[in-house]
Amino acid sequence: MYLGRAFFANDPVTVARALVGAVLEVSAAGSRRASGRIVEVEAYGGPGDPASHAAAGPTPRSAIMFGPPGVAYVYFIYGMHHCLNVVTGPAGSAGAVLIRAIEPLHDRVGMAARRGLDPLRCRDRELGGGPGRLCRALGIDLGWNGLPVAGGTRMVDDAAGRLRLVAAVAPPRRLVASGRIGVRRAAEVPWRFCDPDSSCLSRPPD
DNA sequence: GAATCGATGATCT
DNA sequence: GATCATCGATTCA
Repeated sequence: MYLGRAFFANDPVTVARALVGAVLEVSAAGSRRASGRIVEVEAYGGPGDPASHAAAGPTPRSAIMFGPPGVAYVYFIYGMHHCLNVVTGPAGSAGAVLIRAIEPLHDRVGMAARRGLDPLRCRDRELGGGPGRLCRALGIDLGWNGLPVAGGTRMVDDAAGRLRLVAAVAPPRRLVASGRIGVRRAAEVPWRFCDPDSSCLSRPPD
């Protein structure tokens, strides 16, 4: 079933844990529907979380994390990569979950094309193993920022595309929590969650 | 296989 | 002006 507003209204850690094993589905005008099984995520909190973009309170970029849950938060980093998050609750707080890795399901060929790779030669990890990689493979950029993710939302007319999440049919056999990758502050907070049995992780579990 | 490093621009101080 | 929730190429083994 498509995950709805009530689900995303949970706190970021709850949402993050439940998203491992869920399916990310992406529809963009002019291309096939692509999807992938989420195998790695990270939770980010509000002003109480020093590693979060929301740490300093609302700014033009982070304001969306303080708004209603169930929308996409996409940002541009290191001058060349995009990262996809989903804004979470609970109401009155700020939070988001970063999608860090997926295993390609539908339209693996299209994903490879957008990554500039040979679909017959490349490994799944090259397509979905990393936040920048998966955004590139799925064609997600800043134009997707703010789009609704919760199920039942209509395709907005001038939207870049549509994002939806399908609840995990079965939870992963194992779920490993560890420190978030690439952050300096609060590096010890174990808010990275992954399925250690996946071959598509951005980095091995600790 | 592991370690290192440069690319490249938005964001915030 | 420094930092950055990254990636791929390069180097050395």
